[in-house]
Amino acid sequence: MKRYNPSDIEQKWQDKWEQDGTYEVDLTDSTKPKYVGFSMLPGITGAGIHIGHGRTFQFSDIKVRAKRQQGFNAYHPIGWDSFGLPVENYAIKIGKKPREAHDEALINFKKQLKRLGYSYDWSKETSTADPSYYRWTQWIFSQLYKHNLAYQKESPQWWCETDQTVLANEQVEAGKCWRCGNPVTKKNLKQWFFKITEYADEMLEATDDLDWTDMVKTMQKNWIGKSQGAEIDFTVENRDERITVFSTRPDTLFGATFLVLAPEHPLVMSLTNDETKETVEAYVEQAARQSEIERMNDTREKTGVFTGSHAINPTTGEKIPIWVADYVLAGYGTGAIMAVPAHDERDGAFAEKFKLPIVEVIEKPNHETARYDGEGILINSGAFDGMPTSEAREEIVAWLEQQSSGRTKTTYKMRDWLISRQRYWGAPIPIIHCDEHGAVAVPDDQLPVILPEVEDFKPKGGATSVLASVEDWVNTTCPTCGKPAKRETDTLDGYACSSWYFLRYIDPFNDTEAWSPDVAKHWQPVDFYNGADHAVAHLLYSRFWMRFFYKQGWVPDPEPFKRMMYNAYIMAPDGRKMSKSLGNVIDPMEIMDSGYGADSLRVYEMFIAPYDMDAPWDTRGVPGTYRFLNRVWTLAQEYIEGNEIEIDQKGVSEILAVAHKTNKKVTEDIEHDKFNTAVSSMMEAVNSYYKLKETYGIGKSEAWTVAIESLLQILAPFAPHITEELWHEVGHEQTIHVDAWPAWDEKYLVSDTMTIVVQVNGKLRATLRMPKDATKEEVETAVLAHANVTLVMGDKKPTKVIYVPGRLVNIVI
RNA sequence: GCGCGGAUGGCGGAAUUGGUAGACGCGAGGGACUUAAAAUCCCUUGUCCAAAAGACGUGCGGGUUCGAUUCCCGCUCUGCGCACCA
Repeated sequence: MKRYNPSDIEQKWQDKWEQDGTYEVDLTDSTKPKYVGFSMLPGITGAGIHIGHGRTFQFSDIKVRAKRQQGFNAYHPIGWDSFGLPVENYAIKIGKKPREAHDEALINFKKQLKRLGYSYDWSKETSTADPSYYRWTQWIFSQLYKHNLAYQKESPQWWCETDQTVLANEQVEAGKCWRCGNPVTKKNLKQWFFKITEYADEMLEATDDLDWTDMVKTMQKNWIGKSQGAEIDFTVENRDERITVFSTRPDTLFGATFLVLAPEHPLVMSLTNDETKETVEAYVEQAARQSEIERMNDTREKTGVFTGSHAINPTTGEKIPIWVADYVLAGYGTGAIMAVPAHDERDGAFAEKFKLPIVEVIEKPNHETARYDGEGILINSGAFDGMPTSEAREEIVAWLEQQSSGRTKTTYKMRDWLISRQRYWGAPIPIIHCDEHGAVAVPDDQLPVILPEVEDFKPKGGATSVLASVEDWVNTTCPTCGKPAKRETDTLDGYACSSWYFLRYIDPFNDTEAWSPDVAKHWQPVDFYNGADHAVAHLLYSRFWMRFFYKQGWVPDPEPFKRMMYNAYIMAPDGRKMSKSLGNVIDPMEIMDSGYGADSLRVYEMFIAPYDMDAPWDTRGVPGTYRFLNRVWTLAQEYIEGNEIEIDQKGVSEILAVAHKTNKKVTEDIEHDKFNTAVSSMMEAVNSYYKLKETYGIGKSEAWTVAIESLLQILAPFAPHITEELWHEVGHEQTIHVDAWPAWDEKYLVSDTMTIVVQVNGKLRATLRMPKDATKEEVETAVLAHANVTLVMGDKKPTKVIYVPGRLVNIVI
């Protein structure tokens, strides 16, 4: 008998698949239903992938492989996230140019992915740093610009001193840069933005209907952060200015005893007088200097200064002081608040510290002693006294509207997406600045704006990228008037490049359009998408672009990903998250090359835990799945080499029952992303077959043919090499990986007996086999006669007998 | 602080969503084969008790129910996300 040796078969089949184009998809073929699935675009930032990434990529591989076998025109595309900060930083680290560093790293990535046997269509490989790709990224930028969804604005922005670039809100994590982990500060710069807030409400509402992992949906919703409230105008004493604040609690307006402006608020300096000017100036300056981390580490002790001016509370007509404090954020609402110290914890802390008046306007429930921010009945609120807060919210706003000093308002936490980067390695923003015509989009026929080669690409600091010093590139002419003009020197955020790649995947060679809307109509949306990261930024950005494309009629659906599975991490043996920076990664090559091969690793990756649970890596698990595959191998060999045999009716039905049950279970488990139990049920099936072959023998017979062939088919997505090998050995010419999936027939799953669980007072006392058609009376009689039952019951009479048909009898005494 | 998860043997994890807790795998122990080892095959393996019978067992404390890992109330620990968002 031939022995199972992965190295004899894996390379052989990989070569054969490549040669035959087994996984290549004809994108114009509509004779079969389509299925497209893939995992998030891998970023090329280091030596290669570790087993955690491998698991992520494999989820989509299994899904697509199963569909391909089930008769779909199934497409598993692959591409590279090649532009952006991570690649550039990696290049700096290893002392090479980004393109060179990237291309070298890519060699190993591809080697790993190919060795793992993923069913990618390599003929359609895509890279975001390829001019034939970023030409269209730039084109999309121009389209957004034309539709007023891209704009330039000067405002304080997150700045990473280490990476020498601005960052989008989504790329600042707890006050630190997402790449280098160093604290960020704010810098006032003129920057390019995408108006993602335009679709905030639409995206928020669409979120609930997505078939996505709930946690990600929640994170998206929180990030969009919708709150409904009102804008309220406060007049400033002895001045013409008005200060507008945003509040979700207009019902507490009578309790507003002071106003607070963010240090960055434009009116701050004009509200000062000779006495306060210096103090306020110093405070504002100090706030600007502080990084977000420092602000947060202040143990939240409130700081602030009085401006010297007063505003008028529109309800009470009272004079209330205007303060400046950094607990008010410039970027949210109007950058100014009305402080209601009695009913807001932060305002209360501030008022206590600076001895500002506190007026209660909501009656506290009896048990509340602390500051109360809940609902209740209004007090000290003039005509609104006695009104419940929910009603007062509307009534007070209505009253303000009458006075034209307020209006209802919805605010979002999400800010517009800042997309300029002062870095070299990215798609140049396709804009030309002309003295006469301002920012002019580079005409479509002049795209791509090629990123010029430079000797030293490293950031030089300041507010521009190194492109600013490439004079013959920067100096150009205005597309509108032909006069000398200068190119925009910022590059696009790498996240922009990866916000539409799924559309390029379905039309990768199109050189007249980014993609064909007709092709999109067939192939969009993506059926399956997964990843272990980017729960907010990438997904939000992609949804924003997609919504824009949808409004232009370029795609059939406003959502890019029908199904998004957010999978968990593999933890390193040291209990920490596996990561290159911690030096605890495990390279899949090591495991495969130590003799176990790709299939054993693949099966273990799926078997280790449910997809959404972090799983600690245990290297001893791979020999376990190797043993399983070895048992499959042996079983198949015994079948192939066995003689023709006769099996009696009982044996046939037992063998077929296992086969059909397992076919059903594995098919359903894959559909529901329960890959771990799919594997275990195949293990169970093999264990059963081992017992059955002891009893009935194994060899050529109809039942064994069904058992062996269907086992190979359902195992194929998990272990594509061994199953292909055996599939041919049992006599098939065609590959197992296309159009080969077993059906199941429920008639083989029903047994003619049932197992009745016998309980007395809810405690298990016995199990009983009964014919399937036994009546309630027959079952109960048999149960009451059972020795274990009579023993426990003694001479007591049952007060109640509960019968769950076909399942259980519980006797209550 | 707020939001969303999780907690089951020595370990990773199953359990038809209220009906036999611990499937499957790892580890451990025993046996077969072998001169021997590896590989392979078979058996045992939640805890207590010498064993049987039995009792106890799904983070903790209550509750609902004939019956709770599953539902409800109150906690503890832990992972993740957001973090002064008015």
